[in-house]
Amino acid sequence: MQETARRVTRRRAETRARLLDAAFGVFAAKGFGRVSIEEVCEAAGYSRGAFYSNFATLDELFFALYQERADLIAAQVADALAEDGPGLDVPAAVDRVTEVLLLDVDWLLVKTDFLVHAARDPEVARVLLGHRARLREAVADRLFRARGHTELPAVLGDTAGAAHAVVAAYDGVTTQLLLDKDVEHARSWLKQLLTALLTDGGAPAAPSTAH
Amino acid sequence: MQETARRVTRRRAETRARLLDAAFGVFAAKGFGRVSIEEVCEAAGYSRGAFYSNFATLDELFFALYQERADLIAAQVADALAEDGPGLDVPAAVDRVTEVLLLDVDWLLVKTDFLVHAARDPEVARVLLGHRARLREAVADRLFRARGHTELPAVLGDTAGAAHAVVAAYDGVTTQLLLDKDVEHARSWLKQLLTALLTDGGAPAAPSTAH
DNA sequence: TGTATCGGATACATTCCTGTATCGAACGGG
DNA sequence: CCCGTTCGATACAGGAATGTATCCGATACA
Repeated sequence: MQETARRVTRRRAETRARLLDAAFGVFAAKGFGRVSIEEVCEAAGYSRGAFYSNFATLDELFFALYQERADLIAAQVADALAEDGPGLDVPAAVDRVTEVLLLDVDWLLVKTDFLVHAARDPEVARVLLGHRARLREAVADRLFRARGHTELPAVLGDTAGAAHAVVAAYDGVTTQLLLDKDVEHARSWLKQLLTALLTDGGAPAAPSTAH
Repeated sequence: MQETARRVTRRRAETRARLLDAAFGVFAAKGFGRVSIEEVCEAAGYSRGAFYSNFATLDELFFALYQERADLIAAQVADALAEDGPGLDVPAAVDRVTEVLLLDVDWLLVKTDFLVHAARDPEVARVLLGHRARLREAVADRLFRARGHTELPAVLGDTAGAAHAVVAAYDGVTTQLLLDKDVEHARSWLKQLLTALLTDGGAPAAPSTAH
């Protein structure tokens, strides 16, 4: 990629970061498809020269933006999963993970934009699938460590299957959240769903969530 | 809307339908955000004059397109739910519904485009939420009719809560399907998920779905 | 069949955005 | 402290898409 090793890197990194931050805001507000390069630059306080010096195309910026934030979230999730001792207490882990995953609606907006983007570009889709796979593995590991303490319903298969279900529940709740923008409701609903999926039926009934 | 009652309506309806059909194809292929009015017209075999004679903006067309197809799908789902007798056999209904919902990846692509569109326009979001609510109610009715034959896990609350869970599972599986484009896998996975959600744990384990 | 209206095509002006080329200023190394 | 390099701003040309205004052929109705 880089023919000659960069000499100056401080200012460059700064503007790159500013551009990415600004792009996040603009993408969240208007949607990737309706954003022009100029808008991003204006929001960041730069001219288009700065953009073209750092990225070749808006797709490239979007890709970098997604990767940056997704890695960040992944790390937070990993933390939330690792926080307590080696074994038990799946419900508490569920709570913490739910908190992290449904923190920022703007991020969910951008993430979904990226999903529809990836759905039409196999190259991008591969990366997104990779991210999701890593997330699933983290969850599966956690569930595996909790085996014996908490029994999983047999329908889901092994811990990998259960992790798959967790991610699907997350995605499903996200969809609803994008429409009603009710984060609190989404959180409690996700917890409820995960409880239903990960336990063998026994938990106490939660209040109806008619909406 | 219409100041004077339309006199000519045959040709008009025809071109309108052709435009909508063409738009569906183009949207599915390139994504709503990257499609121009011209492209739609070209695909439909019309000029832009025809477009502006039928729609004010591309958003309006998209809206009409979504509504048309969503109503169609809703009817199919209703059929699939009503197909057997008054009571029992939830698994069979699950199979039929799964078949209908995950029939056409192109539709899922367009539908997701519409989701991100609605997520930024409260007016549109309201309509989409309405569609989803109706779908949920149909499912809830069906589950209600099957009560006594099939016990639902208590964690989900009443049948409305269970219907909510069904839709969430559908959305979650859709997300994955958009990335890996594996319809068969998505179908079996959705069935598995719904089984896990709607039964009280007892069903036989399915093979692991590592992917 | 005649005719008034409608539907769609064409042409045009305009706006917006992109990409490149060039320039001046900031920066880091010597 | 000076100089070569790099970063970002500015200016420019080209292209693309939009919306409108106008025109002609098609259609429904008497």
